[in-house]
Amino acid sequence: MRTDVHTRAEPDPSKADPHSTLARGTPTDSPLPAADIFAGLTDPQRRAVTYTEGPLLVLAGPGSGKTRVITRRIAYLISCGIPAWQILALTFTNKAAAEMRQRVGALLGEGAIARGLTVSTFHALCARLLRRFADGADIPGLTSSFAIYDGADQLALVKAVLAQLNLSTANFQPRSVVARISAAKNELLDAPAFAARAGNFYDRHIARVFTAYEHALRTACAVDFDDLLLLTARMLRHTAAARNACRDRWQYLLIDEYQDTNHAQLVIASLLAGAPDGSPAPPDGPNLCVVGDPDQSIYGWRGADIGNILEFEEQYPKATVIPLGENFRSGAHILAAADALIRHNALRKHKDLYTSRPPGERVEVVLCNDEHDEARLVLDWFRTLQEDGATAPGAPDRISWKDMTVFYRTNALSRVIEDTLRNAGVPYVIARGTAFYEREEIRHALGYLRLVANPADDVSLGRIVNTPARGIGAATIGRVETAAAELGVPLLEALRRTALDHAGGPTPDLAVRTRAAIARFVRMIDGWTGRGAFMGHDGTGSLAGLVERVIGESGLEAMYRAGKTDADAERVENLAELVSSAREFEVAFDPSADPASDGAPGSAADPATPRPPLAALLRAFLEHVTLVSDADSIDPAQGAVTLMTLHAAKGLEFRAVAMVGLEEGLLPHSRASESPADLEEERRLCFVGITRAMERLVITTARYRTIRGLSTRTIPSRFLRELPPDHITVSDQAGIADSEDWSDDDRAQGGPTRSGAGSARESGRLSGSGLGTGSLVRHAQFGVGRVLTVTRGRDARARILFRDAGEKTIVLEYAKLERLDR
DNA sequence: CACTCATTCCTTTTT
DNA sequence: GGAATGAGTG
Repeated sequence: MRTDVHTRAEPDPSKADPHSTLARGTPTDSPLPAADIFAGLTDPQRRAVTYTEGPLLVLAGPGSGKTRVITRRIAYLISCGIPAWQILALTFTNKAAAEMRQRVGALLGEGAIARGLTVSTFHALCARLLRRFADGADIPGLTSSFAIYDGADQLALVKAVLAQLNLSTANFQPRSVVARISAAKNELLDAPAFAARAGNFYDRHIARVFTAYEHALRTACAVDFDDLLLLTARMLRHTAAARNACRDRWQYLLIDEYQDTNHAQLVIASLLAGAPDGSPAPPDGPNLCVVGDPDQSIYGWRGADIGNILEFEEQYPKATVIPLGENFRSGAHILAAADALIRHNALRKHKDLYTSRPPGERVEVVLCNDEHDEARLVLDWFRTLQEDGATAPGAPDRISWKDMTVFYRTNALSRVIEDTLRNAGVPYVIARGTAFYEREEIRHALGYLRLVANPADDVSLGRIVNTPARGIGAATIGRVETAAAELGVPLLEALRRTALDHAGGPTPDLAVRTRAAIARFVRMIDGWTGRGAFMGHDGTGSLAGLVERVIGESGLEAMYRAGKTDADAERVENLAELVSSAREFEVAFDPSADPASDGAPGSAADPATPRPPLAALLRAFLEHVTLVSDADSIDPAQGAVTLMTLHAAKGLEFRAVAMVGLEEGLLPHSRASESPADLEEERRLCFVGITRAMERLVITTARYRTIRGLSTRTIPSRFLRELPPDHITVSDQAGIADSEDWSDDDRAQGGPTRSGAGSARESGRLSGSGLGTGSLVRHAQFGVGRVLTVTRGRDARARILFRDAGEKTIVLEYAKLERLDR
């Protein structure tokens, strides 16, 4: 045991005895005996739980009991007498945070939560800290009522900025501009810093956009996702009050999925831990425990730096490293397949994966003809598991729907699987937590609410000002926008001046009728906000009531009610659903659980905490809906098969897993197979998928796949060839082995032997499917025609003489050409 | 100004 | 195959 010379609390295993801790807390929240905390732990797990002082890196392989270690560790700290409010655990998804909170609660009783344990996502924590300290942090344009812009808002704003700067979206694709800005912010480069480094022509223009984009954000009193991290890092660095408050409170830091942290997150973690600049870290290093697995780093494209975890020992020379390699999740065949695959990564520190579990079933690799066959195969496989069981005859052990899952690389692949499951009556859910809040009607309703919460929010105003149509069209808004920019005021303010001033104020050339429409709009918004005096009364109304009022009085609900289609009826229901979700939020909202509230022992969980004003409640609700993620919606209690992307699968486990679409261009994805590093990340993604499976795993590849409406010949993924023959079985559903080129080594399992001759040549002309001069084709619009000439390469075109429509040039990639002479 | 239909363009993963 | 923009009409 180390001796602790600092002023922090000293955990001591001897205090794990409940009798000695009784004096510290009330009898009801007395920690459980140490014996329970350690129950069933292996030696390395136990070491990770009890090594509480100083930096610790836990290298947790898949299925190694990581979550268990983290939750027991928190419980152990508390049982040692560390006040719960001094502990901060950071995760990447709300789901992970909720699960952790719940499991600690189950270990300790709910008292621990009430006493202020902080379990949060990075982004949510940053949002809370910024709100708490923004007003004193001297960030220009930022007050604590800021809005958070999500990806869609970000894109909309960049488009507006591009238009304003007269830059063509052909040369500056909004998406890639967003990506550049985002990448810069993840490296903690703000617009001036980026501009200073912009060397070439293109980057100098990006810098202009970046600058204007930042200006627009601050004018709207808004931050984007990346700002949450960047501004927090900057605030912790430069604002002593914020930094000290955090350091005083959180003595024990725990970070999950550390391999997925980016530079900004690394800096935030370091500043919270007390390492760099200023206040001294303890000589042996801070009480910072990071947990992760470099082999499961899959967010490099989002700025995650795998170096953060690989270099942890360099950053903290006194760090202790505890590897957890034993796998308690997967059958031995499955684990062996995963291990063999990941060994193909060269840029990697090897870690032994081992299990004492029985071999279980082999991994099944199935070659299908197309995506429909693939979906049917998965369906049949699921049905068999559900009816007959997973294991060999004699040990019937049915697998229920909720224990099955389908993983795919891109969301587009889910459609065919969905259709097939739906038609077969198999219950399924898609892990799309954000889908609800991305629906048009919900975004509109939230647009109104966001404007109410933050009258400077020009992006939200632009979204809703003429929805439903109220006679304030694009031309009008364009003029008011110009006026607003000249006056340097938010759009809503410019509209108000236009409406109030009978001479037309800033926009004298607007029609009287238009001005009246604007006046009605401004009055409506003011009716909800009470012009500063929130809600027009004492500011303590109900959130659900406000939401209801807004969707009613705005005419949004009436607009959809007037529609006759089923889709319109659904939208009305969704609006009602939004009201209930606001009500649920309102009921569950606990201001004392806010990590930015004072963590001091006295104030935490004070039952006398007054009900928060409606404005604060509204902002918290909007923050909540903005920061939900796809993975958050995964609810195993649903009794349904779960469909999700491989990225959403991280951290989960299922008894039966189907991974589809193992094809070149898809996994590894074509956009990610350029550099070796990208390719290795794709392999890790595949590794993550495989290691989610406990008992059964099927991996499929389709010979033909419809991409953008065009049936395309595919090449099986190189990852399939990297799986060890001894641990897989290959079957050829489609009877297509003869023309196969997917493997040229002999498979042990009677996988069809095949000659590779000819296939490579064929796959070389992918885009034309062998189309040549003289081929007879049918086009969706032009009808039947004969090919005159074909060009090759990317965006290959064909000159075609159509029987009815005459001669046309067709881009093969996009046209839906049907081959008639085969 | 609002709505409908046609054309164009694009496609990874997400806090 | 689908989203997003654009042209044309009421």
